[in-house]
Amino acid sequence: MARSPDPALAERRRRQILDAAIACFRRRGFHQTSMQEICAEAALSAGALYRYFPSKAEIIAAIADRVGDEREPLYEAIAGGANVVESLCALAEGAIERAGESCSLTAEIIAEAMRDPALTQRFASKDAREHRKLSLALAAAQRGGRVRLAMPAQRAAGVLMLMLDGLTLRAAALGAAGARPLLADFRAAAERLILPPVRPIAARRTSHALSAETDR
Amino acid sequence: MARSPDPALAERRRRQILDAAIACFRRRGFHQTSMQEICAEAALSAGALYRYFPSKAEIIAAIADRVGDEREPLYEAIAGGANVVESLCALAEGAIERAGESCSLTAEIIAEAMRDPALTQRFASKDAREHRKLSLALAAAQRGGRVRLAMPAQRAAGVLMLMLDGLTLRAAALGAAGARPLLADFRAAAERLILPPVRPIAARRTSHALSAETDR
DNA sequence: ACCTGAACACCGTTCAAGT
DNA sequence: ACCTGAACACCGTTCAAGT
Repeated sequence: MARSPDPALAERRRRQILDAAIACFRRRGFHQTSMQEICAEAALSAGALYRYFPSKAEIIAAIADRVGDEREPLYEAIAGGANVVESLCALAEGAIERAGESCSLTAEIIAEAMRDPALTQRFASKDAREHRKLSLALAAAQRGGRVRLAMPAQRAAGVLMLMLDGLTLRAAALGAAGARPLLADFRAAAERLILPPVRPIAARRTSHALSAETDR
Repeated sequence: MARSPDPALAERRRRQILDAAIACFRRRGFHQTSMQEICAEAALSAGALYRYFPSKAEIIAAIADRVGDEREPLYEAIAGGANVVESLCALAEGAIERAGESCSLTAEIIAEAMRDPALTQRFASKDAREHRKLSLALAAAQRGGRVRLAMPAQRAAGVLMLMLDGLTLRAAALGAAGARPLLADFRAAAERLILPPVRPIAARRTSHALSAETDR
C-alpha cells in the first residue's frame, strides 16, 4: 500500500489553496473572507485545508512571499539595461500597475507584513537584498561611464527605494490611477540623482542650468 | 427631569473609549484586541460602547483622524522656517519617531486606511491638502530667493511626500531604529532637489560640481 | 437618557471518525 | 495518508430589561 507521504500532492494542494485564497481575497479582502469561503473555492474541507496551512495568517504569508519573489528579478534587469533611469521608471510603473491591479490584496499584504513579526523579518531581508542589488547596479553604471551619480550609490539606492515604497503604498490605497501621476515626479527625481555622463566635447552649461524647468 | 441628550457626556465617553482603545492596541495590536478588552479598559459595558461607536472599524478611523490632525500643522511650519531642507528633515525625523514609537498602532492605521474606503477617502484629501501646503511653501521659498528648486515646486513636493511615506512605512514595519539610517538619504535627496540660492558674487563652479560627493 | 449583560450569529481551528 | 464535517472556544454586535 502507498502509505508514504506524497510531496507532489502536497505541493498541488498548497497551490490549489493559495489560488483559491487569492481569488477570494481579491473579491472581498482578507478579513472579510472566511476560511469556509476559501474551502469552498478550493473544493476542500476545513480539516484538509489545515493539513497544508496551519493558519489563515500563514496563507497570507505564503502569498506575500510569492509576490516578493516576483519583484526581485526586476532589480536584476537594471544592471543589464542600457538606460538606468528608464529601467527604474519601468520598474516603478510595474510596481504601480501590479499593486493597483488588486489593491485590496496588496494592502492586505502590507498590513500583514507589518503585523506579523515573521513576515516583517522576511520582508526586511528581501528589502536589504534589493537595496544591495540596486546599489551595485548604480555603482557599475557609474564606473562604466553610463551615468554620473549625484550622491554615493548606496544613498541613491536608498532614496529610490523610499520613493518606490511610497508609490506602492499610494497604488495600494488609491489604485493605479491615483499613483500614476506621481510617476512623472519619480522620473524627475531620478534624473536629478542619476545624471547623464559629461559630454566629452565640452561642458558648456554653467550651474544655473540646475534651475531650468525643462531639459529636453 | 433632564431627559435631553448631553453632548458633553458623549464627548467625554468618546474620548474615554478612544484612550482605552489606544492603550489596548498599543499592547496587543488592533486585531488581537477584543471589544471586551476595550470595554474593560474603559470601564464600560459593550452596550454602552456601541452607543458611541457603531463598530470596531469606526474606533480605528477616529484614531487615524486624530493622528492625521497632529501631522498637518507640521507642514505649516515649513513655510515659516528659515531653512527649508532643515525643516523637512525635522518633519521626517518626527514622522519616524512618531510612527516608530508605537509601530503596531501605525501599522494598523495604515492597514485600515487601505482597507476601509471611507478612511481612504479621508486620507486622500488630507494628503492633497498637505501636498498643496508643501508646494506653496516651496514656491514661496523660491520666490523669496531662499532656495532654488531643481524642478517645479509641485513636482518637488510630490517627490518629498513619496519619500516621507516610504520613511513612515519603514518606521511602522521595522521600528524607528530601522528607519533612522534612511534619514541621511532623505536629507541628501532633499539637498539635490532644493538647492541653496546662487551666491551673488560669482558662480564659479561648473557643471562637474554635480558629481562631487561632498559639498560642504 | 444612559447603561447592563446575557444572547445571537459567525468566525478560525480542532479532532474523532471514515476511506 | 488523506479527508470529512460536526464541535469548540471565542469574536463583534444587538437588544430586552433596568435606573
